Amino acid sequence: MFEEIDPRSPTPLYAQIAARVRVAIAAGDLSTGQSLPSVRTLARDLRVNPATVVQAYRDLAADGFVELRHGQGTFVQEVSAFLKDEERATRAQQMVRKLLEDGARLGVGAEELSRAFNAEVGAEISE
Amino acid sequence: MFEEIDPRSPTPLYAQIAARVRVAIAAGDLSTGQSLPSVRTLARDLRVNPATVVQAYRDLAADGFVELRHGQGTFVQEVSAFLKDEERATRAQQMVRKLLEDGARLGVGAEELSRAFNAEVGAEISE
DNA sequence: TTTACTGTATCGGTTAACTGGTACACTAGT
DNA sequence: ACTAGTGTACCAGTTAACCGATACAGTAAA
Repeated sequence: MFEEIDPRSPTPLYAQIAARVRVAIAAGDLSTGQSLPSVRTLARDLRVNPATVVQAYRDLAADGFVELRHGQGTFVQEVSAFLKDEERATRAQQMVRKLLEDGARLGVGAEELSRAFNAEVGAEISE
Repeated sequence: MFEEIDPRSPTPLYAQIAARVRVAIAAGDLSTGQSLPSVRTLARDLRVNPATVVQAYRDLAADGFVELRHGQGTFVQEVSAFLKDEERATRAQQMVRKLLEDGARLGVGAEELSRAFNAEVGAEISE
């Protein structure tokens, strides 16, 4: 499950690890309440420093995917249920900013994105 | 036009400069064939090193927004050749759909995204 | 309490990104 | 040619990200 990790990749090791866990959760390979490998165990398996695994886990915790319990382990969170309003708002802001940023990079302006957004959302909400 | 640039921002100076030019082109403030400020001129205006401006311009050139001509200057490229209107609309739709998809996967609903979107767009226009 | 696990905290070394300084090379007009 | 503008190329200092090593601290069961 955590086999393919590339030290030479431009994306940091901790980001690669965190991404693995995210897709595992999304795919259902990891369900709510289930414990993840300990930082040392996973570090040994991946030939990586424990601190690197910690950084990955903290990233996941910041996004609300997992919870780190001192002395017990790291456990998968109920994603949508445990998210607080503030966190969701913050994440929405981050996602939208990235959207606008990517759009600007490709020459797609805010107006076009706004039209597309309203078209998509309007279709879903009006139903 | 290139006034507001923040050295303390986590986003690099060259990225900020490139972003300014992108939005200027998207907004029509810069039209095809028009010349941009020279690297030294803009560097002096922004209190920045010429190499930083060069990096921004090279980024834009890599994306097809501008063309650097040795000894002559930097000029805005034909935008429509880069992305036609239809393509931009399609692109916008794809990006928005991906946004909604990612949001749903992370537990962020369309309403929250809509609020964040309007907030961001409103903030950018005032800028 | 002891033991064996768990996450936490902090320090260093390495690396790459970022930015500035400076010299080089091309172009157009004089 | 010369000059004054342009972009180009290269090197150095600073900063921050990244990652490893190691010691600290909480938890649970024997």
